[in-house]
Amino acid sequence: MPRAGLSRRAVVEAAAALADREGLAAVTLARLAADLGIRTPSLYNHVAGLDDLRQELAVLATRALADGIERAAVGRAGDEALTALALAYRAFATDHPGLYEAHLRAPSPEDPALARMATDLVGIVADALVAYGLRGEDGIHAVRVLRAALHGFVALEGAGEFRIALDRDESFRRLVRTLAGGFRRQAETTQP
Amino acid sequence: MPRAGLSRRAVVEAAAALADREGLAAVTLARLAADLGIRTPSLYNHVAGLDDLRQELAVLATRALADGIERAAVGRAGDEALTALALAYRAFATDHPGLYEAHLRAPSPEDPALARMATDLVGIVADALVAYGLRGEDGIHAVRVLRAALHGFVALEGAGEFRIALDRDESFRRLVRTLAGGFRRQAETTQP
DNA sequence: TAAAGATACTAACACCGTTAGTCAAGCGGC
DNA sequence: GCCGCTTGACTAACGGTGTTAGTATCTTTA
Repeated sequence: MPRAGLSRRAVVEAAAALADREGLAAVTLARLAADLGIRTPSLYNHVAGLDDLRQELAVLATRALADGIERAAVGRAGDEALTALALAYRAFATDHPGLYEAHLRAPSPEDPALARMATDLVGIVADALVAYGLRGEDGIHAVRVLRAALHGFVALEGAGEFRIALDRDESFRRLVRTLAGGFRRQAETTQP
Repeated sequence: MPRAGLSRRAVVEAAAALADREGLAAVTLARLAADLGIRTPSLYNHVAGLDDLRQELAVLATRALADGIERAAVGRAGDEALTALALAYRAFATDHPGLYEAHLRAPSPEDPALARMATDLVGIVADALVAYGLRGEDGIHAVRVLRAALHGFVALEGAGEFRIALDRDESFRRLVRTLAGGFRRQAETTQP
């Protein structure tokens, strides 16, 4: 029995690659073990089971998504920051469909490690909105609105729901434009 | 072996009830058969397998969602229609979480029966937007924007993503207000 | 070098969906 | 009213899944 030289990290990363390649549903312990060249029960030396793996995948995915949009938004402000963040969000979902799906499918959403990553994500989005004067509760509402719109778009797009032959990039631009206009107007009306 | 007096329709409706009660993931042939008081293989007399059942569930769900929002929007126009539609959309997702989840998880999204229901759904949403002057391609883009925002909100809400103790109803109202404002503005700028 | 720990293995179990083959209930035609 | 065909239930069996227990071997540590 030669050792495969695995680690918890290597297992999770192999699962992430498999998820992005063939979909999150393809991430089964049997398939993952086959990819790694070991038998299924050997995975239990690195991971406590399928749920543990999925949880770790959710953490990895949330961190990767947060990193992606942070890199895009840093150094920008206002509409420019919002647009860059939105494009990066959609790019992550397109480039990493398995990870993107995993980031909302944690078996234990209350897990502290995941909650911390989720808080970071919310913070990054919130930072991009302070230029609109949206802080405090207004900021949280706005983060929810923005996240909802972005997630909805990429989720429907990923599910193949935009079947009509009409440029989806243009639809996305209009979505962002609509949100930007709404945020600007709301900032004006609440703080005249 | 007494007959249970089942039918394809009864099986699908039992699956829908189970999905709403315990989540779509709980809808397994074994569990469904137990609920109906029969053995698992007997389900194959009514349904061609799990995929067939899921497909039928998606069709049922899409029809129910379309009916729900149509009932809410009929007889109204403008912001009133948009608001009623949005509230009905969210109410359906809240009252029927399993069905709502199923409506985007069809094994064969290209299936004609499902495609027809999906077209109906898009048409109902589009009708609610003509009052904003959004027709043709503008209308399709707007339908995508609206669906994305609504789906994203209820999906994140259903995934337990809005954890901060801040009124989600108010967040939803702001989402709808933002969209309404964006649609009104876009209608003005494209057709001065 | 010997002990200890980590890592892979085989064997076995329960659950899932699925297929094949069987058998009785219930309906229509004579 | 009887016969036969269709319908709808069943049992048995197979392959796939995740999981646990127990075992052997490699690698590191004392």
